[in-house]
Amino acid sequence: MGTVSKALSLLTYFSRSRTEIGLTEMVKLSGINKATVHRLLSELLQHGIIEQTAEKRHYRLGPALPILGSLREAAVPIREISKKVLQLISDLTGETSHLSLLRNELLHVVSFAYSSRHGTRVTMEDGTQITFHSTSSGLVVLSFSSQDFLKKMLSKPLQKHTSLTEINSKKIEKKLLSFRKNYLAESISGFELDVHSLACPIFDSSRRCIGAVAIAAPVSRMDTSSIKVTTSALRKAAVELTNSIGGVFPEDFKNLNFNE
Amino acid sequence: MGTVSKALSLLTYFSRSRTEIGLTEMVKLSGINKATVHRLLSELLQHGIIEQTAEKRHYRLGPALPILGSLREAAVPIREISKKVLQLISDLTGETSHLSLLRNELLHVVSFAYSSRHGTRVTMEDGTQITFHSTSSGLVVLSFSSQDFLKKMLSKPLQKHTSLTEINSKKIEKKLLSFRKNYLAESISGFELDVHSLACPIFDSSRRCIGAVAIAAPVSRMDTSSIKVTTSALRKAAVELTNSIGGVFPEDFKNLNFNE
DNA sequence: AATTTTTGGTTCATTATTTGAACCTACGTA
DNA sequence: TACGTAGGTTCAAATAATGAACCAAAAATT
Repeated sequence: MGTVSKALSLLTYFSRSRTEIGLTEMVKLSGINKATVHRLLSELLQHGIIEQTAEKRHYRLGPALPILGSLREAAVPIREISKKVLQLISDLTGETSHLSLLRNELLHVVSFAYSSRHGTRVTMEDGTQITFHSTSSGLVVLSFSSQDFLKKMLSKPLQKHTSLTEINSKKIEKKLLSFRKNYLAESISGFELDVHSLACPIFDSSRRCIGAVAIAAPVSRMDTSSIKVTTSALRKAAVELTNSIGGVFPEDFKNLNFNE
Repeated sequence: MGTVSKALSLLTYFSRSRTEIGLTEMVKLSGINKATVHRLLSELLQHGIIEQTAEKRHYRLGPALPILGSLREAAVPIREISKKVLQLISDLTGETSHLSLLRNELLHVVSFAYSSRHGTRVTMEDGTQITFHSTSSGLVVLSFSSQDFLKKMLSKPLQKHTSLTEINSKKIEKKLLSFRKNYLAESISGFELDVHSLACPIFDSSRRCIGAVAIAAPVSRMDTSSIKVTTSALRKAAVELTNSIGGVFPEDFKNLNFNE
């Protein structure tokens, strides 16, 4: 691993639940020597990629990131484009939709939309991390991943978020086969007891699955007819979103007939 | 310069007007050897900091940046916080306000707010780069910068954006003295003929000036009385914003009396 | 259609930077 | 006061970065 990669890998330890990391903590997390970590952090610091808190001298993500992020958005307005598509399917289905993309072996919510049809809704936040085994987005991405990646993700300890979270990797793998065949994954109460979600895959320019569009609804509202509406909306949105980010949907998709 | 810094420095060549950069072009821009640039870009590529276009294999800012940017925002919600403060002073003054921060020796708009009082307004965009010599924000930052930085910025060729842009560095330096004394810079028609702007400095935790809050209005609306209102609103906002980003306003500011 | 130029990308011996065990200093705690 | 832990530093040894020359392929030019 090159020095640059090592430095950038340090950024992956920051998350919504861990916004500040001390030097020693970072050493433990990364397994890299303290002097090295310190030097890498110093370089990132110089460029505003991270910054240091005044009190405890802990590190956190820096001011350059929102600026670079908005420059990226200006160059490739995925968020903007996807917001439109997402709003459409949220309006159509009456439920919360979201787009999530892979980054560094983790899925992140990139964009989302709400519907105002119902008084209750599944809430969402930009940048949130998504687990692979307990959400429809995660599952559909896994179903299109390499065996290596799949094994890696399923061999980690799988957290039981609810009483209904499936954590048996054999059983999960079995489900993935049909998810892949249908270009659609489902998760009922896997992450939160009251949430039922459906997801379709998103592909990049080399036909690799790099994310998912999903719709999440309260369990009680996901009946047979809304599942039908949701599924067809998601399939269309997935193709549209894949195209809009310069990706290519697999050839065979067009020839499939999903009248299950 | 360390390898990490070298890699990160490549990111500075991307801007709103140059969203894609080829390998050879990047070599020219950075003055670094081609093999090195290629390796650095490859490492950034791996982490999604940049990505490559399918057609021309050019490089552009990557999908990790908006994700990291929103994580940063979640950890230190400058944009969110500043939007409130900015909206307040925009409502009060009836004009467009914005917050800009230094990154890599460049000023960028981080957040802004409009007022709906008038039919015309100065328009703004997140991430826009701001020049030092022709805007009030740039000038106020210069007035609080080190001599080194000042010389460096003023020795570059200064673009004459309008017929009234001051490009005589001696004259600019003279003005900076009073700007610093007053914690307030002014620019009339320096960047656009019809824009009059005022700016106050923002400081970080080590009392270094890292940006500015500014109000920009059509020249015709900036009369003596609105300048008074604007100035006092900006001074308050600057202290508030400085505090909200964990910065410290210089001690002497409190003791000053600005009844000019 | 043939040729030249320019592009993105690679190779590998030389060179310079990164690395890490041990060390330092400051602060909080028992 | 003694102890543990924090962030940060040192410097010889180890390793990774570097760059001139080189490819292959796509544009541009003839």
